[in-house]
Amino acid sequence: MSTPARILIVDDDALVRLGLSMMLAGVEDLEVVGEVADGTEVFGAVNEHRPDVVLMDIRMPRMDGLAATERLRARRDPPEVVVMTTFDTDEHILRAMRAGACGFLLKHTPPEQFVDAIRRAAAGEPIVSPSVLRRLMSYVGDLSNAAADPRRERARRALERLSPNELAVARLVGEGLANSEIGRELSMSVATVKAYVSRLLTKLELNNRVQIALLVHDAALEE
Amino acid sequence: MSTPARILIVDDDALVRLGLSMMLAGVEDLEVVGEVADGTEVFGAVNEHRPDVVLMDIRMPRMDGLAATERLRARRDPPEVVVMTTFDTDEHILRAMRAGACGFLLKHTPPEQFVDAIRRAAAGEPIVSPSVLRRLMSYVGDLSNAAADPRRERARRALERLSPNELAVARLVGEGLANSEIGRELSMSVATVKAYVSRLLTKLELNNRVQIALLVHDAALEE
DNA sequence: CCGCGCGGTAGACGAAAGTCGACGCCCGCC
DNA sequence: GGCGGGCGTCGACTTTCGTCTACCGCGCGG
Repeated sequence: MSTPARILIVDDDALVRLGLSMMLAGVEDLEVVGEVADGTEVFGAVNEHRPDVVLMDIRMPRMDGLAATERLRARRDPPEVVVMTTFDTDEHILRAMRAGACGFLLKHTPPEQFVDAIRRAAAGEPIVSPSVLRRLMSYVGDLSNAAADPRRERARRALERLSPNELAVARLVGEGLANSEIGRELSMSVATVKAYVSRLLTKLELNNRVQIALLVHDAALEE
Repeated sequence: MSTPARILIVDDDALVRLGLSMMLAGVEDLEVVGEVADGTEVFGAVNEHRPDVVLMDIRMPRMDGLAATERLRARRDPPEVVVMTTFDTDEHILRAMRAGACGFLLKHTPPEQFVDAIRRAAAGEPIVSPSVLRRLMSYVGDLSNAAADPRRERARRALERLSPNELAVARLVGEGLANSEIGRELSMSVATVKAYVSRLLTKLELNNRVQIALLVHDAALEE
């Protein structure tokens, strides 16, 4: 990068702001272009200084960093936002991701890594501290187990063996509709709906419509 | 770190193995202690060379990298495993995380970052390439939305207003049990179970037991 | 103290759900 | 051509569900 990356520091603690600018002052390809103490001041400062990266504290008076991040990222051509905090609770991390932050750093990260991370952020890379990444990974690991849920797989395969009409009925049973409602919805007599339900029970080896509903939901066929 | 980190390379492509060792040869704190071409050879090589980090290709004949990783991580005192691949499909990333890999690198990552990542892995840090991290973050972002699912919240609050007995009945309805089965399970007459179900329908403002089942499942009260 | 609401129990009874055949249809297969 | 099998349709019959009503005990506020 030819011109240094422009940094805006947002933190209610003057000491932290000072420490941060000191830390970044000695880095040639990073330039601190502004400091503000409050989420509400961010927007004006961004307009004025056009930073590439905003270093955002989470815990601030008036408007917290997450809300500010969200509003910032909603703009056209938003700066990258790196959220900083002292403690890495799952809550914080998740909400920061959702708010659109490109990174999440712990304040006690060693200066060298800290600077490096900001540099990467300026280049558009996503960044997180190692401890955060570890959480992220185990989180995803857990969830991917859920995604590959064998129950869901079995449910899917079972439902794939149904005719379109049978599937339609199964879906509506899964919505909690009564036979009469299903009949109205699909333009068939109650007797026919019952016959479908009955055949579904046989085919899927289930005992009652509740289990059909549960199966349909396990298969996640809502879309 | 005083002694260099010991690296084992696992890749079926001799060219890749060569490239990798060349790349790492010039790095003073990393030492390639072995190379193997197949997942089945990994275990012997690990016993022999005691590497700190295993660089593992995913796509290999005989035993793929994911399976090998899983078995490796199941040992006592396992080496760190960094999974390498050419394409970063979600499938691969997720499965690698689950298999216990501490990192996931794309082969076309710039050498400098590649070396740095391996160094970090040796120090026990989790590592992923930027593009993978981006996916991970958006993935988690999506999922955290799901976790905060308003449906689930409403479902929870609704179920919290129930007495223990009512909840027990609701749960069993949620399992797809018939009234007679619920009665047997909770030692009450079918008539009583019906009365409970009926009261549940009133309290929860629902029309039939299927909807109770769906509500219970939305609240994720399985545990 | 007494009425009242609420949780737990249960029987009676009408209304759904589910079963069993039955019939027609279309398609593939001797 | 005939025959079986899957699908869609339905009515009659049985079983289960859900409502209504009723009674008891308990705790709480007038």
